[in-house]
Amino acid sequence: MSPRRGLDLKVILETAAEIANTEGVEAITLAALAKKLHIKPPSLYNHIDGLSGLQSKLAVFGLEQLLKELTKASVGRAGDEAVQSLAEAYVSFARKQPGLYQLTLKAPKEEDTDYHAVANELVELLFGIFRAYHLNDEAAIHAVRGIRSILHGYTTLEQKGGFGLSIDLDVSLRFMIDTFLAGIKSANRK
Amino acid sequence: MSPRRGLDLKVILETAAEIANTEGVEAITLAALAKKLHIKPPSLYNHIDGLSGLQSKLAVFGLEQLLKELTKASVGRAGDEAVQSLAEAYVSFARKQPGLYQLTLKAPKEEDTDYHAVANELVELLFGIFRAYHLNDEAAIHAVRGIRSILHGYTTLEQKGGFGLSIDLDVSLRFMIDTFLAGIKSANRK
DNA sequence: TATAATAACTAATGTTATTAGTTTATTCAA
DNA sequence: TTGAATAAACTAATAACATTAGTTATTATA
Repeated sequence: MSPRRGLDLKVILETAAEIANTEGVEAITLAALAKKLHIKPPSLYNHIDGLSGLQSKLAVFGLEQLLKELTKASVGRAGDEAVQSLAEAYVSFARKQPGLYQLTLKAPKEEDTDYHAVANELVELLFGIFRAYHLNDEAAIHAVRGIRSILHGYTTLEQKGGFGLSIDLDVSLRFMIDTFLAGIKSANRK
Repeated sequence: MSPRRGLDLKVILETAAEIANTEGVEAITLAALAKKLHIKPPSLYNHIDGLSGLQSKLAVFGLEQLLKELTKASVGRAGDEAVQSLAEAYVSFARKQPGLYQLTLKAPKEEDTDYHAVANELVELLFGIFRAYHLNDEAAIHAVRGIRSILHGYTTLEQKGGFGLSIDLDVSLRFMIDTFLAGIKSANRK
């Protein structure tokens, strides 16, 4: 145990995520974070490497939580059902934690190995699910890229209010996943 | 003509877009912009309503350019060919103007009628293209939402380096559009 | 109990956005 | 041709913020 136990990194990240979720990503400042933690801004430098270091850590923190939710949603399921369940969990996470979700794509630097480790796990999860469709290696890569694009694109547009109000959003998501999977299966038959 | 002609708003927006494209969206500051324009930061307030006002104007500015490119790419084409051509133009725009593309989704406020006017035109363009698939009204909405999600999601992930390097990106985009359209057609036959 | 390590602190600096008030240039009417 | 009106530039000042340097306080362990 270290001398002079202070703040826990986890508490810092949770507090920052709370700010992001309630006030928006741009509201994350060291000043606001320090105030919430009842310390002075410079003290944060004992735990994080400035604002950009905090953002990097938040990206990993968020990605880990997302991965956990997606894993939970897909275990015990296969094929279309697994994909739909994962998609549902994906948007559910983004709705509950909009700020943290946005942070999961914030400035992933080349050298941030922590980030890429989790990101790879997420991609591997998707590959596993798509194994049920018996695609060749390259097709599987395209399929995984496709589903990631749909999920992220849909999520962002929903968050930004990019879709009109009238027609049910969940139905749209289900439709686009269904359609994409139908396309994969129809190509498979050729 | 106004007394004391100064800077043109178009020049301001072009200069800001250049900063965004070359140094990143977060590099857009009134200080940096003023320096590039050889004026002092407060003078910018004669033309724009602060930093957030600038961002709003840039969102419209970028969306207009994107719409123009997409329109150009889809005239004289129909069906799958029109969609693929539009998709190509979309990512091409985002690659040439990464910063400006990101700005097209920056903080679209409810009351920003300029923004929503252009955004609606873009959606109408897509509806027009999907008319060739003879979908009912609701299915058309889902389809347009789907293609928008794919395009934005793909673009963002490509920009952030979210896809690994090995497999060709353009092929992936073509694959996901193809697959989505195949899904639409297979559902149509039922 | 003393030392070393660590986390908090204060003080200071530089960057930025923004507001208020002033000066300057230019169009247009007298 | 001149002068008033207008609008765009300016200077000066303030507040919020990130960040660094250096100091103080606390606590595990030797």
